[in-house]
Amino acid sequence: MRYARVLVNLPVRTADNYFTYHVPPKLTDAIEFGKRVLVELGRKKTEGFIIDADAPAPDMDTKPILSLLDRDAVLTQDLYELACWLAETCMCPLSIAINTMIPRKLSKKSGRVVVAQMEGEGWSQYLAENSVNNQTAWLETLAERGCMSYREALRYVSADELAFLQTRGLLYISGAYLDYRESRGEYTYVPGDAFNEKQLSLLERRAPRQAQVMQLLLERQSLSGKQMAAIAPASSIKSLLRQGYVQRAPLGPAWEPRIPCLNQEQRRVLAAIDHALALAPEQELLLYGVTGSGKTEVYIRAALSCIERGRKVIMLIPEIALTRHLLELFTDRIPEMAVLHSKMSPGERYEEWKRIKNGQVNLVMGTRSAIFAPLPDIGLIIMDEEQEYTYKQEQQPRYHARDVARERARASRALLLLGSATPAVETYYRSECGYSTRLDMSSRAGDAALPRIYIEDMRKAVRKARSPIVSPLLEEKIRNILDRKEQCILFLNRRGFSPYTICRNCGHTLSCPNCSVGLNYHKDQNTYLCHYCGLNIAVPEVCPACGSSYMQQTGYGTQKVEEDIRRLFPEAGIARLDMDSSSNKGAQEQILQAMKRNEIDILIGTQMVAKGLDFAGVSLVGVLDADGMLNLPDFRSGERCFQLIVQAAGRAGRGAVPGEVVIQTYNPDNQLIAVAARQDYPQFYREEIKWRQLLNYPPFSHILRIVSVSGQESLARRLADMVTLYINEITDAQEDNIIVLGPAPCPLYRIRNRIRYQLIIKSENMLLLNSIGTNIASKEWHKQVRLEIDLDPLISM
DNA sequence: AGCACGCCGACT
DNA sequence: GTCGGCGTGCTC
Repeated sequence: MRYARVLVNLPVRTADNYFTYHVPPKLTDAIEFGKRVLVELGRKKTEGFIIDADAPAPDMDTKPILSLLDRDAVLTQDLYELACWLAETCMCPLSIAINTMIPRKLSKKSGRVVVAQMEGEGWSQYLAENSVNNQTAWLETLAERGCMSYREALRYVSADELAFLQTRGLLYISGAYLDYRESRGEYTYVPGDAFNEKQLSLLERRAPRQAQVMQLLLERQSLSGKQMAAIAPASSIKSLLRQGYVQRAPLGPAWEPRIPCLNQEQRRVLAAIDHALALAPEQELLLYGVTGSGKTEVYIRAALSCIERGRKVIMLIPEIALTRHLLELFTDRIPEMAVLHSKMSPGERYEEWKRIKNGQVNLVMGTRSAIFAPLPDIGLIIMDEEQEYTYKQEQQPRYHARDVARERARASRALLLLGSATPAVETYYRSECGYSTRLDMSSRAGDAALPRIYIEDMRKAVRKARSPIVSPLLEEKIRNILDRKEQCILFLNRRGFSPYTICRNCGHTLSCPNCSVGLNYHKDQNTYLCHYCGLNIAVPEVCPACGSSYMQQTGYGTQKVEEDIRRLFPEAGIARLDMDSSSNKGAQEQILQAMKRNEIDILIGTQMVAKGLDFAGVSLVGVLDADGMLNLPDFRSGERCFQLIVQAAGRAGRGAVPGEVVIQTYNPDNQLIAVAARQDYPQFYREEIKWRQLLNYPPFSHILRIVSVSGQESLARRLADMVTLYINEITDAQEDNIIVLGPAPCPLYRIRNRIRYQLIIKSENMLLLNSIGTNIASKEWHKQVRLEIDLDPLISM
């Protein structure tokens, strides 16, 4: 008898969930590492992964493997090992780690498939027993095709019959992983005869995503099936085909991408990357290049170089929203690439996943979870804008894609290339220590010069200003660019109209009843919104505390900026880009397209506009409230402020016109703002690393953060106390050299009516922190309290 | 997660 | 004497 070790999907964090089952004879050939099987555990049927297809016989009775759920393995050996690593470092159950790696379509039972299993005795016996009828005829077809969707099967046989046939072992039904069979993309798309400019504007209103596709198609005249699939959801393509707006054509003349020339710096850096790829891929490179220095071209060529050497590439990007141009550049130049991101439907995601797994893909581009792509033989992992906080997952497993990338690169002997204009302090520190090699690009590509920066002292400026938001200097600069028909971006990291509403009679502040934050007035909807729980309440007529009607809105967000700017510059084309103005993706893209076509003079926005936008016409950037980002209760707030200012300033002067940047602040003497204004990252780093060492913050220590969350205040607090006592029990603060801070209420004390207390443990010894965390995670505490355990958190709110 | 086993309080 | 509370621990 053969035995198999099976990893069972239990959400238990304690022991390992491996069990040994015996393999029934009819399955012996099919049992392989990484396939999923159905087994009985206790008296419940559960899904499990085969981890050892030929395990030693255990000294106890075994149950059989009931059936096989996949024809091909879902998990590969290296992904399994990565999952084990992830579960360990994130202190989470292995099942959660594995489920983040495989498409939801597989883990959930949607999209069921009927798979033929008609070999051997069972089949011949069945044929002997049954005369030829509907059922046998259908089974023959199934045997020929191998598999068929559950839905299609129901057209021929009933659900009961299917269930019966499954018990006879002639077929199995599951959310199975099957080999990829269709071949797509053997044709190109061209604009259809039925399409003209008039419909484009119509389409823009009705179906903005389709409009985007048409716009690009008109620009290019032809797009390959793969490019199309990368930029548009299948539903849009279908609809466009139906309307005759696009047509499929046999592989036509391919779009010839424009291949930029390299400057000397780019050539030098590429030579170094090439050298590493050829001779010593097992290392880490930090590509430190100022904004506009042409990192993208370096990524593309590095990727091509790796692919030429026969190995594959993962390219990580912070978010998909504003990176469409990056996507286009890559799809133009990289043969066989796949895209993975969170906005894709489970089905689209699964299709891409299958292509990747079957080795049909050379490069996977995607957001943080793309680091788990089932790509074999990875030779290069690129991480663009490696300092971005979107790389950190804030739910279990609380991983940072950079750490996973490092581990994956190590395991597959790949080169890790981190790129940034403002690297995370930890990353730059690694290069200073020699753990990674830094490649510098300090000049802008083309002839673009670095922008000229003005720091405006708002304490003085507001007295003379016509607006509390825009200083006279900024107003004058905006007038100038309007006269010269150039463009301008105004950046404020606060959406809504007004962030505080205070009663002038009693001093009461309007705050969210579920969260311990103020309510933001949103003028467009004329309501108050909570930015944490999404609560939406009508504008109260009187103060809820004292009944007075003197409620005053203070402070400003992007909406108020827009209003003020419209008042100051009524003749200008003005648009606002933030989560409210572009809740649907099409609207966002429309604004960006209008910006590209020079129809917008002044673009106002939050973070979104500070990152990654590249408009040649922008010659002025205004950072409206540089201080707003500075005083958050987090040791990284200075770093984040620096990064945002530099990024925002980097939007200016990307074309032929030299750029100007106005930074408005109430702290003009603040060193950080001065350094950010000079875009002097090395100086910022020198100052930052000094005090981090002094106060023993990362990278000189690690932080374990434990948050106790409960609907009941007393429970949350009590459990935080208990955890603290427990830590004191199992460690010796003196001897182990750890510092336990707290427990204390979180800076965000209440979110969605859950009370939060936190506990911070600092130590240089990451393994110790990990073992403390694992210990706490594996203990049963209280059913009504959730413990969030995060090693090296990015934010501690 | 389920579902057993198991050791203490209020009942026909 | 039993019926049932849900605490602890096991499931190949």
